[in-house]
Amino acid sequence: MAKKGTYIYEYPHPAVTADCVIFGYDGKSIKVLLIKRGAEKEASKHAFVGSWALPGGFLDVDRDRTIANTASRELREETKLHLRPSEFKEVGCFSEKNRDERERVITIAHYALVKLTEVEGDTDAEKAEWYNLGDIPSLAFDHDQILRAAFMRLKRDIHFEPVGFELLPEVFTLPQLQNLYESILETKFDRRNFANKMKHLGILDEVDDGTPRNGTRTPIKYRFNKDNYDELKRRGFQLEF
Amino acid sequence: MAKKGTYIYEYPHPAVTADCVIFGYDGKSIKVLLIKRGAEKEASKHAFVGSWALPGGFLDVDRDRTIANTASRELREETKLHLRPSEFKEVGCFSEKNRDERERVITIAHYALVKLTEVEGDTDAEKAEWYNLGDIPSLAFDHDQILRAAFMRLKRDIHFEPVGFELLPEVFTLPQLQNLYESILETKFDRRNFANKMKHLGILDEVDDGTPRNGTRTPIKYRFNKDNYDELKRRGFQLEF
DNA sequence: CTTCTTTGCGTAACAATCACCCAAAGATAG
DNA sequence: CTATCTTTGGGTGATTGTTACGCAAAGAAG
Repeated sequence: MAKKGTYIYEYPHPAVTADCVIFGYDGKSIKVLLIKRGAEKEASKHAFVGSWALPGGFLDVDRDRTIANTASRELREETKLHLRPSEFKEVGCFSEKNRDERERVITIAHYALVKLTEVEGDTDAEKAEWYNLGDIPSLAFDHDQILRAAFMRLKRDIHFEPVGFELLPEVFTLPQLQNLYESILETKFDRRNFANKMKHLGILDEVDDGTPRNGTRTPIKYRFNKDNYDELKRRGFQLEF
Repeated sequence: MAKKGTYIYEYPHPAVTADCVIFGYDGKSIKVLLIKRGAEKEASKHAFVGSWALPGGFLDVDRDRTIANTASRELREETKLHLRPSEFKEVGCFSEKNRDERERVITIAHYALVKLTEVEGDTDAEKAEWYNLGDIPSLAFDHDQILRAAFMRLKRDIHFEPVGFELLPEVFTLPQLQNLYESILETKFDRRNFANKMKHLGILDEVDDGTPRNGTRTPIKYRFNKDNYDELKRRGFQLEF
């Protein structure tokens, strides 16, 4: 953070923050990473001490090249989770005049997707915790509004990008993928139609990991074909459900 | 604008602006409203004096309830065009550290659609001018990048919302609507298929304005059915092309 | 050992999309 | 004035995609 001191402007300036909605998936339901506010040094200065909030913090005017860098840096500092700035997707600007009572603060909300299997234990359990999307506590500031907006955005984006890529482990099964889609879109699909649609996209590679598929009861394992996906994304595509 | 004076903060704050990409349609091609920088009082303080730029300006920390209000106010002040804050759609945040050499400035880009037929003469011709999208001069700051992003966003949004609503006059013909879609999506469609698709959506009402349609050469006139459109939007829909 | 569940594969009915033809009449050119 | 071109609307059949199912195999449960 830039040095504390005295900074003078001819006109009033707002403070600018980046907030992060980090989505994960545990095979059952969508989860969001939250932090407990106030345990840090400047607690007295912070509003909503003790309540849950989205990870995030102030733009470092001197150091952060873009606001996505702010998101990346603050997430790392607050939860020990490392995500590149390019892994964040912008949700939007929240700028209501009274959203922070201390001073005028506008925030740029971001979301990102992580594989829960790969970050387990990475996060600082003292301060950060994964919550089920259906079971979110009351959040600081307008963070529940931001969370809703981010999820809406994810729901839209899923039609244009294979989010399974980022939320599932490297190797996964079709039922897993379907469950993920159903969790995000909050609907149910027909097993067979879903499988057909996915296979038809051509971005799934069958994985033969040696385990003999004794019965059809054991689902086939797949991994994403990144090349085909990139090609598909370049041409533009729509998934309809 | 808030009074000029001395404003002190413990940490450096960025300046925050809202920029507006205003799209219009003249029956032939998509147009964008630009302003000539520097004719105003504080010209000496302004960078890019004399060059073209998107309308926009600084968030008034004391008066603007949201950043959309900034967009609305600045557009009015600079071009005399009145648009409600809710008529702006957010494109995104542009925050590169060196995008303004004078101080750290981040901007929230917005776009809006207007009926050219209804705003003709409304704009201040001294400072503002409509440019063909294919014929944009070099712009101040990163405004050409912002313009491209806004157009990309419009191109995406057209699949989910009938933009004709906002760009065409109240009463219009199918060829006009098709031409608009072709201008935005930069493709050509088959006349009959386009007509079928549009009619099938159920948001077009035939208008009988008395003029006898002597031949089929005279296109049928339509207006949008706002009720059906709202209903459609509520249920969610996709237009595929 | 019987029944239920889960998985994969397949298919017939329905709907949507695409690439065309046709007729009517204004516009244009001689 | 007439022949030709252009623009509009109303169609239609082939292809493609979507949807709602049935079926068999085999683990899981009782």
